Amino acid sequence: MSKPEASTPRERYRAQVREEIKKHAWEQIATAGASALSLNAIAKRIGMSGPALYRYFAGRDELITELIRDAYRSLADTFRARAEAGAGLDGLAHALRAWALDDPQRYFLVYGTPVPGYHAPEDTTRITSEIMAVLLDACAAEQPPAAPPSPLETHLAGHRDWAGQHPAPPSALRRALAFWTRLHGVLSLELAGHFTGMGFDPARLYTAEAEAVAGH
Amino acid sequence: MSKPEASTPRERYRAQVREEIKKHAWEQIATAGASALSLNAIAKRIGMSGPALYRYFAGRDELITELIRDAYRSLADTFRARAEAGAGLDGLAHALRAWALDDPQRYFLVYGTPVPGYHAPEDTTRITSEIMAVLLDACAAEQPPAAPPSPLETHLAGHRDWAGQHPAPPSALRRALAFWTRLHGVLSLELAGHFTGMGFDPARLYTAEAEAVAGH
DNA sequence: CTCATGCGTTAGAACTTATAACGAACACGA
DNA sequence: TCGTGTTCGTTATAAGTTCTAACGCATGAG
Repeated sequence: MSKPEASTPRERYRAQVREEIKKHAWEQIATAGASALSLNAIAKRIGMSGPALYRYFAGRDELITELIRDAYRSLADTFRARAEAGAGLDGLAHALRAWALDDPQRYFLVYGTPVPGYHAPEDTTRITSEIMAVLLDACAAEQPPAAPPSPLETHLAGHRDWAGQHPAPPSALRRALAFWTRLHGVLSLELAGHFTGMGFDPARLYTAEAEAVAGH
Repeated sequence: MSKPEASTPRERYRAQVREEIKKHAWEQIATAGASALSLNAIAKRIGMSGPALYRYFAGRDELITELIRDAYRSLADTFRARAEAGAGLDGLAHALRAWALDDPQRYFLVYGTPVPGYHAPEDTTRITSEIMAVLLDACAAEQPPAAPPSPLETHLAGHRDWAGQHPAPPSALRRALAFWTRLHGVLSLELAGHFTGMGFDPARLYTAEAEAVAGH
């Protein structure tokens, strides 16, 4: 799924088993959530008993961390692929929703409830800025007519660490953030089930937000 | 915290112990998250051993369900109190943020990652419509100038189960939903730590969204 | 062919939730 | 005031979990 470049047969076998472990982990997470992930259950399903998994992952936390990393990568890849296919902000918005609906628990692994003690590994922030770079590209490409900068935009102009070296103007920074927060707002509420029984169609609400944020 | 109306001394003692259990549960959740909540640890802290807690809660799930119920109630109460104090949409928006920041894990208990199998108890939906009623009141009171209805608004006009018997016009329904989704968008990302290290001030972003959604 | 490294096993410690069975304390009716 | 039945807290136990330790076997490198 990620590293087919194996030199020795030992490493090749090792990578293969790691992938099988992660495959079963994803199945388990999809049906029962990340909190119910059990190393023992995975081991039994694979056919080896209990502590053997510790040869491949230092523990439950490292396995989950690896899954989080893969989830980030997955989102970044679909995002970038979609952008390279010529998609604009609207296309990215619907790619985000499709990615989330494809596996809600994967979405929650990245954007759901954080464990207070847990600190995300360094490279996830790198992947995040990769995603933001794609988003900023799209925002800078579809510039709305110039307007006097809002107080928020002047604030963002002075605090643009997250944008890295990207040459996007403050208005694009603001649009990228609005894109992110407004779409996640609809998405997280929908996936958490807070719209069930309300009657309306969440997809329509999402589409409306996507259009609004893509600059009608 | 909820039912001081105890007739017999037995029931009074029982309610008291239940509250103490919940108190320790909240402390534990605040520091380690809901997934790390341990009945055993609570029992030891209270001074009684293990299985005694099962006299008061049928199990871990029932305790957490009770905490979720209390969290809903807490939000509905602060929301309604704030509205009765004369707050408009902007006031409600900042009440929501204050409530969330006051105890992030309580926020996540309600709006965070759902467990796939879990079904919320019936009365939480009643509390939700209570919150929505307050929100719809505020939206209907601060009506923006009339405009041609968007496709989403006509859809909402025909699917307004969640609004109950509230006489809010479609434009108010749309505003209430935008209020909800846009503010939760900023809030959930902020509380989950996705803005840390980005440089800007989440409070400013939230305020900007609140102003936008309250009708600038 | 030798031998160190890696892999999978079982055993066990320290946890967890949850049930069962027992004894004691308590409130209430006679 | 005196039974008496309900309730409470206890210990014991079962069935899970993560994770470490120690032991053999197989594999691949030299």
